[in-house]
Amino acid sequence: MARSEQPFALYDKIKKSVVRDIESGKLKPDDRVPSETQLAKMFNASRMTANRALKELTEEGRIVRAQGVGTFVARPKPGAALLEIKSIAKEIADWGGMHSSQILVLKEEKVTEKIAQKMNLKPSDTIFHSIIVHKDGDICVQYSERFINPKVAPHYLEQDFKKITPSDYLLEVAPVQEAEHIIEAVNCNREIQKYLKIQPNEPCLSLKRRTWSFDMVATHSIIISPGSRYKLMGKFMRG
Amino acid sequence: MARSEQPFALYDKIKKSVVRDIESGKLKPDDRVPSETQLAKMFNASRMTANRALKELTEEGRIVRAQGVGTFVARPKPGAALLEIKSIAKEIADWGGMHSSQILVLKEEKVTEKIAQKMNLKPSDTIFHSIIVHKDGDICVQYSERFINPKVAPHYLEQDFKKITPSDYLLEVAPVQEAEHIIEAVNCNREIQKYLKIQPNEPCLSLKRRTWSFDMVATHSIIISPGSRYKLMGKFMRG
DNA sequence: TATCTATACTTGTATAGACAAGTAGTATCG
DNA sequence: CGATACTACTTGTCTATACAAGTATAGATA
Repeated sequence: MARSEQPFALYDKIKKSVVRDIESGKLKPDDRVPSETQLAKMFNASRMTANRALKELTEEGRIVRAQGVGTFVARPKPGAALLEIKSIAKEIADWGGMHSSQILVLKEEKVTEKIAQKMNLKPSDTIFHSIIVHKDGDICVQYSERFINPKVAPHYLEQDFKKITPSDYLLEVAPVQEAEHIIEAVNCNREIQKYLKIQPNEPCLSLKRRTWSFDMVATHSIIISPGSRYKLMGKFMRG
Repeated sequence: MARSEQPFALYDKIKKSVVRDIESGKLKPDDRVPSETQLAKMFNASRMTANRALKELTEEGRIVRAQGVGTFVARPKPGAALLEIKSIAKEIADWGGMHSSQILVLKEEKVTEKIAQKMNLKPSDTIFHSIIVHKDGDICVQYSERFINPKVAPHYLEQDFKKITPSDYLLEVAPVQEAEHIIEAVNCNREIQKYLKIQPNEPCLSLKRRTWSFDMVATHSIIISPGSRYKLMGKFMRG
């Protein structure tokens, strides 16, 4: 039987065939993909080879598999890359926390109407509000503002944020179940300009997050200073 | 021999053992990891099982493998999130390509000194230069400028970019081996303002990429229009 | 009718063996 | 001494088989 003739791998042919069927519309979201056994027959391959193909497609997020049930075309994700923003967001947040920081606001207050709407609260409710400016030496790196539903983290205001970063603390007490991220370039208002010590019209990177934890919402807005030292950059190697 | 007793999988035990050795410092970056055959013996497993463990660790970026040579501990990456920017970059690039586009520049030209330095070329060399503005209906979504070493993709200028996106074409002819990404907020120059039909001082998201392919460099600069429809946003679910 | 059971499917894990293909070092030959 | 061939080792792919474990359905049973 066909052994390793290798230009190119059989498992890759199976993968590409399935992807082709998905992209051509022949297989639509939630449609059943041929089983390992069927694919193996179709391509004159062993089940292990079909298994490898489907396993990799699962990792790539194109299909979904359930033991005992079958393999199905994955529903298109709301921006595949967005999953990955999550960890970038965490990295940005953590990076701010690693340096010295100055706490500007750390108190409980009445919600404004705007905030109430965004966070699904009544106007009579109160929220925790924190503003922290993270510095790297004399340079202000980021401006970080949070609004947190007290029910999510009742002891948020009592924490010592020199010992634990806010994001680590919140992750600990309230697992994030759902999140929304917006990355954009902004001109920030005069107050933030003052805190970050930047000129008007200096464009800043803004990362806004809304996270859900058991139907309770928390918002986090990070404004990152311009300047070369704060660019998000790096290298990577591949095969 | 041990069959599927399954709490928990053997391949996972091998993975965790290797990770433990890396994290404890027993195995340092560039150190040799036991071969598949050795691991198989150590864990009373078959070579295929050890192979699966090492293959997954490769995908997770913890080890590096070379056919005929061996398996080695990967050097710590400069910012784990940066790997992930890669795919965001691709998503942004692809997303532009899905809509109608207007090609402004598509030609071979002499390199400027600045470019020559960045791309490791001599001032007498020529490069391919392309500027494409991607539109979504009447609205300009992104301004995409590339400088490509002709040796990387000799037929770049002859492509029909209505049939294949530039990034897909380049990926096909030249595998990216190394890349550098910079995401930042910028004010763009008057020319780009004109093409994107935006006001001065409207902050834009800039994504700059330098990619290496067999020591040859290509650069790609993407300027993303401001405006709510072009924000990078989304939701995700987690177990 | 409601519930259990057999069975026929699925995916998940694992094995033992095979050949292909790349690399590094050693031995040999001119 | 230098080029070549050989060998021992590595990873990459593939097969054929096996059993475990989850699910759905049809048929038998209470």
